[in-house]
Amino acid sequence: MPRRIDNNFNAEPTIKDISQIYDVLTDEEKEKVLNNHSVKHFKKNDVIYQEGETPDSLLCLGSGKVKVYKVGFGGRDQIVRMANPTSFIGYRAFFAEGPHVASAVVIEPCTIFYIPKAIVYELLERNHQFSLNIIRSLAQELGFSRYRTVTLTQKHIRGRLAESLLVLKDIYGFEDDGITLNVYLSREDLANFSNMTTSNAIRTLSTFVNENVITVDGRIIRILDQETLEKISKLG
Amino acid sequence: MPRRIDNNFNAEPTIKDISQIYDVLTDEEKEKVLNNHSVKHFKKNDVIYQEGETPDSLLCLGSGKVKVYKVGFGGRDQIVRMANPTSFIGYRAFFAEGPHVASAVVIEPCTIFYIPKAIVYELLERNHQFSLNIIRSLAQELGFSRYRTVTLTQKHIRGRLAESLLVLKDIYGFEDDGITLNVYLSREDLANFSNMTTSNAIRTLSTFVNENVITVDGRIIRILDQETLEKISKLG
DNA sequence: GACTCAATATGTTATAAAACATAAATCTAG
DNA sequence: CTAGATTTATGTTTTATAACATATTGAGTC
Repeated sequence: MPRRIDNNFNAEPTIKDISQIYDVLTDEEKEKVLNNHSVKHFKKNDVIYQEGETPDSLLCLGSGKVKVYKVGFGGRDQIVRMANPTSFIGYRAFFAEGPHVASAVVIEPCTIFYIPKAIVYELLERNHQFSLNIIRSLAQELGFSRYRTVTLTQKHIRGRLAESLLVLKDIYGFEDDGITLNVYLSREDLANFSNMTTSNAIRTLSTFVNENVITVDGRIIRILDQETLEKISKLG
Repeated sequence: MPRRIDNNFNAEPTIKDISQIYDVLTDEEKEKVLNNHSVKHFKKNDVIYQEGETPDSLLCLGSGKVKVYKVGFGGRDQIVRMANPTSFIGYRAFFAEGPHVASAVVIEPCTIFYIPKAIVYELLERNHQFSLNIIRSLAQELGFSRYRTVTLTQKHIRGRLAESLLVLKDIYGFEDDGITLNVYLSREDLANFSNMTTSNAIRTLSTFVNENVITVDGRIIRILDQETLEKISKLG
């Protein structure tokens, strides 16, 4: 079967799928964005941007999964965000007009749209609905970040890992079976997302399995008992 | 001496001092804001807003100092922000159009300006420079929040406290003598800002004094050796 | 000026989680 | 298919920090 058709089958995204942009633009603005953006494809483990670089485009994740992490002090990384389609990537630095303070690496093959700075600022100037979308996104993410600060500093290991699994569920959802987490992270990534050592992520995951809260098959995690998981998350 | 004059001496702020707003508005917009805002005064320990409440105005801190904190799981609070004039207060929830996820309490007597939601959204619609200011503020605060998440989870007690003192210095600066921190927190607040128990804040502060890095006189903290403090902060 | 209550100080004990140490399993490349 | 590297697994030791226990000081009140 020719490759082209295969791609269409997989619903290769276009920038029109980025609803945060496309839903609020006028026809003229849509045309402008359409003619002035570029598309890049990334494969697993590719670096999308690195701490210190200064962005000159707004990036939109059309498809795939991305982890955003900060390098810590004892060499341990902290994953500060798991991004899903169709959201902006690295937009915090872009709008703060400063360098990235975290790095973005591909978890699952990505299609990313690049909109040049000049175009974005033109949109901000002309279309206040677009500005409002950006403001709302940033405000919500700041709320999430502060919430996470408290859980990552105050909850115990079990609570932190349980919460992380639930957060991943909220972001990426389940497979069709309704129990399999639709994201496949290494134990190390899971640890870096939950502020713990890899050993402790492995160990704690095992205890969850023994308690029949989840099943683990390599990187495939199934949530058997979401209620208990939520209880563990709440108790700290 | 009549009270009025005293007040003028203390440079009672007006909404014109909020540069993030006033610098970018047209004369007409300034007039509108001037005629449609209210002013409230708060004294020490007053609650400005609480977790769960939904804001219907944008709050600007004209003068005073405010702590913003989230109630943690083991009863321990986490201070997520120390606000200084002339910045917005509780604007994250306002722009996320949801409830506050933290509470704001007065550290030093405050003058706060309230701008009704309708007026703010009118400004957002008409004045894209104002929108840009909001976007930049949120983006910068998100960067700070993520940075703090990593330090609060990964640095050791000494590093966390050292960093907190330096952050307080950056926010509030020094007194005229160039070494006295221009903010006077209880040991408990200092602990809640640095993710540690009050006991450990007291203890660690004492060791800093013994090491001639700072002096402590009640709540008055003087930084004697900023370089060493930065070193302690960096090492974790 | 004695009396309360809250804040500060400091020593001791308990514990959660990191660090360390292997080992088994899985993946990758030649 | 084998060798090496990476990831996963699990047991043991160490340590940072919370929890606990009292003092001590200071600030406000009657």
